[in-house]
Amino acid sequence: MPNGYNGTGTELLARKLDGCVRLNEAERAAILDLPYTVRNLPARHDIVRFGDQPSQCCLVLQGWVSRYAALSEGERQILSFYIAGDIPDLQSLHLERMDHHIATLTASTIAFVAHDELHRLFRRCPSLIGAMWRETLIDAAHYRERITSLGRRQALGRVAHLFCELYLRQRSMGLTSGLSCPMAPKQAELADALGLTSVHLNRVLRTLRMRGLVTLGGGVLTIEDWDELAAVAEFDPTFLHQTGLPVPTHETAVPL
Amino acid sequence: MPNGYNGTGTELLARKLDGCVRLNEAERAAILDLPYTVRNLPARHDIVRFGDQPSQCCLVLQGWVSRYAALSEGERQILSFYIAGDIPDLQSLHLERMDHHIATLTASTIAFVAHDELHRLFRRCPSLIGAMWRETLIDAAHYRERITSLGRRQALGRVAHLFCELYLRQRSMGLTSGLSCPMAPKQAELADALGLTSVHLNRVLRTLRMRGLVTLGGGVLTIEDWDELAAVAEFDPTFLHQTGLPVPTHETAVPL
DNA sequence: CGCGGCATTGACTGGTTTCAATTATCGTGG
DNA sequence: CCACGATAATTGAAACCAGTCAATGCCGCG
Repeated sequence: MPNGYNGTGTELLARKLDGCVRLNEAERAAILDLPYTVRNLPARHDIVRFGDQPSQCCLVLQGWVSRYAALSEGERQILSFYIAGDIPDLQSLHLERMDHHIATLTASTIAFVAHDELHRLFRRCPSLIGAMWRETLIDAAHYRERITSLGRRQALGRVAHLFCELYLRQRSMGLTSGLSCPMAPKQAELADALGLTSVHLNRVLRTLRMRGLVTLGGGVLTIEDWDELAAVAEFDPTFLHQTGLPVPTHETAVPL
Repeated sequence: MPNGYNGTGTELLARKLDGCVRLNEAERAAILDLPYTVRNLPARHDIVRFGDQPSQCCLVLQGWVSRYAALSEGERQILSFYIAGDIPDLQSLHLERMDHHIATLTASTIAFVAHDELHRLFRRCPSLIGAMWRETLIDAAHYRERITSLGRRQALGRVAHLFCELYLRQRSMGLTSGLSCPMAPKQAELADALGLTSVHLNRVLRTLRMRGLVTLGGGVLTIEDWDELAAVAEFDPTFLHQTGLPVPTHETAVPL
């Protein structure tokens, strides 16, 4: 299973943005020039907290990161998961105050880029604003799909849908291997993202396993039957706004 | 109850953007110069549909608009409500293909601005990009809060939370009157937004009424006890990213 | 007056939570 | 190599919140 990323942070960023908006040489160079700092953070470490007024954005180089809201009584709702190439708090560029938390799920490598540097980049290459803006819009598209899941699907469909999403997102970053991919979140964390209890999620996983749709264990998700899984999830990949890549089949899902 | 908006579309847009980013005269003039067309649309009319590739954005001048996802079997999930001053599909500026629908809830007046014109505006006044980008980020913040509601609050809290949100959003546009505000969505539509059935929503409304928190009827929501309502909702207005306005009390909630 | 849309209520069902207990799994140190 | 503790996964039984189905009431309107 591919894991980790060996290039520099700006290379990863350039690769990510290149995925949707074709970069020219000047843009690519400007991105590669961005100054940034890298930190290795342990698991379950808050990167940004509710109420903070960040002066930098973070880019996930390696590991899993979650965005979550904390409610009273220690409950939490995980709003989204982020993997290598994602920029969880781009929004802090224009929203002063954090209304939620961002934390590592696993030990992770995070690159930090100052807002000032990004604004400078935007002045040099105004066309990159659109690319970044687009990233935040895709984030919002993921939120919308989660709302639909929580509002109108029951547990089985919710879990199936999240698995489809996380598999395809990792696939587009070359992190999958056949129909398997890393799945770092524990059952309790998946439950917190899906609006379920870990007890019930566990039962749903058993159902999915017994029906021959997916197996989850040891931090690895394996999709046994994509078509059935997608059917249970009523999954339509449109909301991912990924360019090109076809939906996986046994032929297409082999390592890239 | 204030209802409707009498100025021009661009005036409303300028007023909206002025709320967060102070506009200078050039910016204001550029906005007021934007060419746009106005359409009066009947209730329950799709403005943009799943799969469309819009070449214009729409601005709500008057009425209620909803964003929704359609599932199989005629089910739908309403993702968000929009009122005067909101720009529901700003996202289409950078996401080619619609992954959901936008439709009027009530008879509405909608202004349409071509993407090209917005891009021209951005070239003239690059500082306005941030203001618009920010609008989409606030939209995303609303989504996040909805996810939290659907995932971790039960019906009573969900309903209370939505009422708090819609009241404050309308208040910031001067559409409230004391602790009352328009509430155009029918019970079935509120239920579709909250992941409930209309039957259960109806029971929740009765509970809220009997507890003396809110009354809903005739398209008007009246908040009887803000503090208690906010407590039931665990409402924290941070996510609205509104500037200035204090949370209402019996003193502050009088007509502006 | 009768019709259609919307709100309301009752009885019953069922998906999910809650509480509690048991069983893997894994890293660590003796 | 095994004992140990901590974390995570799994299972059972009972309670409950919300959904489903079905019927009634309300009200404006042609």
